[in-house]
Amino acid sequence: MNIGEAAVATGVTAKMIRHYEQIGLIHAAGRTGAGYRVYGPKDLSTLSFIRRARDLGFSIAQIRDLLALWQDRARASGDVKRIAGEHVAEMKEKMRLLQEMVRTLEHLSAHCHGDDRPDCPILEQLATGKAGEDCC
Amino acid sequence: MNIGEAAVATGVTAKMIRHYEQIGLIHAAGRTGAGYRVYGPKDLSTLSFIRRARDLGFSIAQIRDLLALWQDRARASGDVKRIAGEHVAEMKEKMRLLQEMVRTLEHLSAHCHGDDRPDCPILEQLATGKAGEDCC
DNA sequence: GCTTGACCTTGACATGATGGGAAGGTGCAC
DNA sequence: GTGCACCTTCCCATCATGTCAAGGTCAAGC
Repeated sequence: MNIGEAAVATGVTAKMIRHYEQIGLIHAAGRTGAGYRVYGPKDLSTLSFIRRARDLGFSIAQIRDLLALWQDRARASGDVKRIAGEHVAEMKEKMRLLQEMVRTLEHLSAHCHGDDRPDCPILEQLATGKAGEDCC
Repeated sequence: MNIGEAAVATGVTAKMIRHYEQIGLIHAAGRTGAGYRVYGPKDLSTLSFIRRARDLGFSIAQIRDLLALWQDRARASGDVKRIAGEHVAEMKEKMRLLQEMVRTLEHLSAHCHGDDRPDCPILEQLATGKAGEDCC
């Protein structure tokens, strides 16, 4: 199987497959006489695993660990759960920060006329760091 | 005022001030005879404006637009509100995606023993794309 | 005057995950 | 034997920020 076919089959672009090989996330693929990379069922499984992990937001470093655990028959599921838990905590923290920014910005927007006039509490906040005087 | 003092005063690192100058986000600062950058009150206001906008998660491109509007006395507040609204929408979309990943992962984690045994629905999902058979 | 240390200058390189493109070789169908 | 789709490697770009290095400048103390 060529890299293009593997890409279609797994949903990982050919570009990224080469990249993952280069950074050592996956083993170097076999080659044809002409130098084309060749992929078998096992390789496709690994690539699909990586794509699903990426879809769940895991970083490359985390995926590296997950792959190692996956291929370790003597693994402890607690290790997997810990990695997942850390990742969930990171994502929740990101959500919290986003939520905070959204809340501030929506509050400012609510007090902005949003018409042709130049007065704007959003710019005022950015310029002075203070909310408008007539604000709740 | 030197770049270091300006950095402390505005909360923007000296490195980033130089960077913002290089990409044209701020005007090139004045220089002393020895080539040191010099900052006045107006420059500090601009840098503080940028820092607050960054704190609210605006991208450099958006800040560029906000700065232009800020310095435009004939601006329409609707333009500012539109930029803010787009940014809020982007952040909400990011939150939605994060929430989805968190939900999936928490669901899988809930069914993982997390002990010394190797069985793990998290790895199983990553490997096969399917949830366990005994799953709700 | 000379040293020292804190600060400034520019420049290059790194992050993380991915995309884009150029220049050239390969495989296959017509 | 030609054309096209695919493959190869290599380089550059993103985005905002950090780190490091080599060298210039300033002010204070001796």
